[in-house]
Amino acid sequence: MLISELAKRTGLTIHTLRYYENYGLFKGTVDEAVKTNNYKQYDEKLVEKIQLIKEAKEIGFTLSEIKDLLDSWFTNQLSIERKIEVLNAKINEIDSRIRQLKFVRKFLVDGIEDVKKGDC
Amino acid sequence: MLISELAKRTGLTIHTLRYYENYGLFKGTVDEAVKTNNYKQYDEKLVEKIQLIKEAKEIGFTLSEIKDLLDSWFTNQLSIERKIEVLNAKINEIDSRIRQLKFVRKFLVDGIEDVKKGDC
DNA sequence: AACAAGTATAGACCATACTCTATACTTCAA
DNA sequence: TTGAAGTATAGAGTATGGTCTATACTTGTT
Repeated sequence: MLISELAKRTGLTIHTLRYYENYGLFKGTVDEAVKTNNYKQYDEKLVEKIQLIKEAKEIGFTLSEIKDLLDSWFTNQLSIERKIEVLNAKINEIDSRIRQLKFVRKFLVDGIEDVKKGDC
Repeated sequence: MLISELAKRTGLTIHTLRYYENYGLFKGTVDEAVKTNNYKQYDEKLVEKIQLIKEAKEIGFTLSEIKDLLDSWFTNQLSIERKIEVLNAKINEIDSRIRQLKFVRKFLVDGIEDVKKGDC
């Protein structure tokens, strides 16, 4: 598919997609058979990959972190040990974020109690 | 305490603290008795408040969201119902973030399995 | 008195992650 | 074939959240 289709499928703007592509989060392919243009083709599987990028962004990962993750996932540049290392590091980060979220959640729940009691 | 002490206690720089104060996250008080300067005094309780700001930031809340939260917490400008509404909205956001984190976590755990199996 | 260190304000500068504009070429439908 | 719409590249502009510099005044020590 071309970029406008990818934009429709992912809910991102063409601008944002191009920004991500330049950033190195993914790569379209130029069909060598077509000599008249250099329109890029994007793979069906990319839609899912971009959904993951969106999720990762929403939970607070930076583009740089996401790039590291995708690289350790989809490329063959890293050893198996190194890939597992990167993934485990992110899992630990996620666990610690979940703990922080629960901490603040408790704070908010207590806050509601205080408000109800008129303590604040 | 003065600002440098507050910086020490919170682990934030003086610059960042001033930025937050200007942003409206908290307010120091100028001692009216002292006429020679306008040094601001910061309350002991502020240390805890700033720890909360730091936690909230780390889990991905913007300064604007944090300001809204602190306002509904510490001011008397809002009705009890409205305060509870704001707090509940944030709790829902946190719950949804925890769900997202768990989703991405699962993805990473599966990713490790794939890497181990040599699937990618 | 003198000088380092602390405080305040204002404004410049920076990185991240977009977002938009300009320009130029290509495609496709009428 | 012509004009609207799509694509590509480059680069400018924007918002957020700092970070740093300049300037000026105050305090505390010697």
